[in-house]
Amino acid sequence: MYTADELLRFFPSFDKELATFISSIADVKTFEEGTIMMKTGQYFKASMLIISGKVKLYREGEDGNEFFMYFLEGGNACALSMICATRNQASQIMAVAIEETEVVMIPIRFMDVLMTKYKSWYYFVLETYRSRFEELLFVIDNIAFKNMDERLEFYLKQQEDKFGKHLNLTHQQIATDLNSSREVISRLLKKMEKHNFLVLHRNHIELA
Amino acid sequence: MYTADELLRFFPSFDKELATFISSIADVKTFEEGTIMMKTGQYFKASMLIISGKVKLYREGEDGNEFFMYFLEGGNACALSMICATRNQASQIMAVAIEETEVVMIPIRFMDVLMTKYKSWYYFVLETYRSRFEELLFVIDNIAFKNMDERLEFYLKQQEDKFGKHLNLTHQQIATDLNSSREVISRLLKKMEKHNFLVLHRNHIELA
DNA sequence: AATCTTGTGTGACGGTTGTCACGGTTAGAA
DNA sequence: TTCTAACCGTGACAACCGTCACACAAGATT
Repeated sequence: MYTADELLRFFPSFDKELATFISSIADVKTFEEGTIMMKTGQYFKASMLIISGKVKLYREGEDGNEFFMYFLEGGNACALSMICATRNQASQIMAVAIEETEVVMIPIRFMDVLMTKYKSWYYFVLETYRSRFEELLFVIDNIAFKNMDERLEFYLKQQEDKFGKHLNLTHQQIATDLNSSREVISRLLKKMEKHNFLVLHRNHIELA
Repeated sequence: MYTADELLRFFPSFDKELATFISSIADVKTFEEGTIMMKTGQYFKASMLIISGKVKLYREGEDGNEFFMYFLEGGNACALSMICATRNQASQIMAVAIEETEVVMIPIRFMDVLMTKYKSWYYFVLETYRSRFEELLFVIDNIAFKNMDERLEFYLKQQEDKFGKHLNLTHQQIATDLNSSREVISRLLKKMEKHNFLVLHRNHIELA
């Protein structure tokens, strides 16, 4: 487990006693690249704080579709795990580690103590919820008001923020994330290439 | 202002001292039917608890489109107002009173005291956020995975839950809520009428 | 080198939805 | 009553997107 000081570097909004407490009760768990960290319908046994790595959060449709919503990375926490854990509710989303990801696991039996005794925990939870909520609103903007080409553009920008200008993605992966089809994405990407927004390679997109 | 006991009837999860405190510091405000209670971009001056009436929450698109997300009614609170108020952030959604709506306004300067001193307030905030979050997920399901006819069906069910089988809605209002067009909604409604799911009248839909 | 697997490019087609045009109907105002 | 504004019905058409079919290319495997 990390020391209180190390935790504070990852989560600067924690106060000292909170970090010390968490350090004393939590475990660290590592998820390999590609692991499903949380399935839809699964129950939380712990609240998760992400130390390093990257996680993709999906909403699953009834017929096995997936729809990408947002990323989590170091310093973030899974909003749902913090509240659903307390109320013993099932997860409504799927989380996949897309890099090796290190996570601090706080067993749910400590949630109540954390909430009531540590003010900075409580603010952290609120802020986490607020920012995820905001991200969901942007997701809604995209699918409610925008066409595929604009959504694709937004998607590529998101990826660029996290990974830079060289994206190791296949057209099929993008199509899945946007709940579209490979052909549509291929066509739109080709159009964007013609407009010099990017260069296409096999398994790889180079943003201009 | 309401007495502590009255507040407790509307918000049974509050504990006695919390209700007493709120009763001593908050104001009641009434919004007429049709009033915009909160505009996108406006800053919160108070956190709002809804006593009675019904409120519709919209997301606004760049080009003036609206998109209906969910209802609030008596016993609910505006999730955004509770957290954005604390952090002095602008609202990201629009709220419209669709009936005369009575609201308890808690000035933001009390947010911190409420959070730290009253445990039941803090749980109430979390639960409010959690349930709004969940509703947003359902919204995403609808627009990401479903066609207009299924979305319309879901929309009518939502309305039925709040208003019963007689809905005073024009096709244009529905189209606006779903960010579609009047003609499309008219066609789909007509089809549903043929399948005996409902009966159409002017300004009024009768669900079977 | 031959084969296989996976990823990409592209035309054709159809379904859904948005838009335009226009006519009819209802309720209320003049 | 007559007029007007709002609401509703419907056909025609186009844009967007999902699907099918198939060809080709780049690596990996044998």
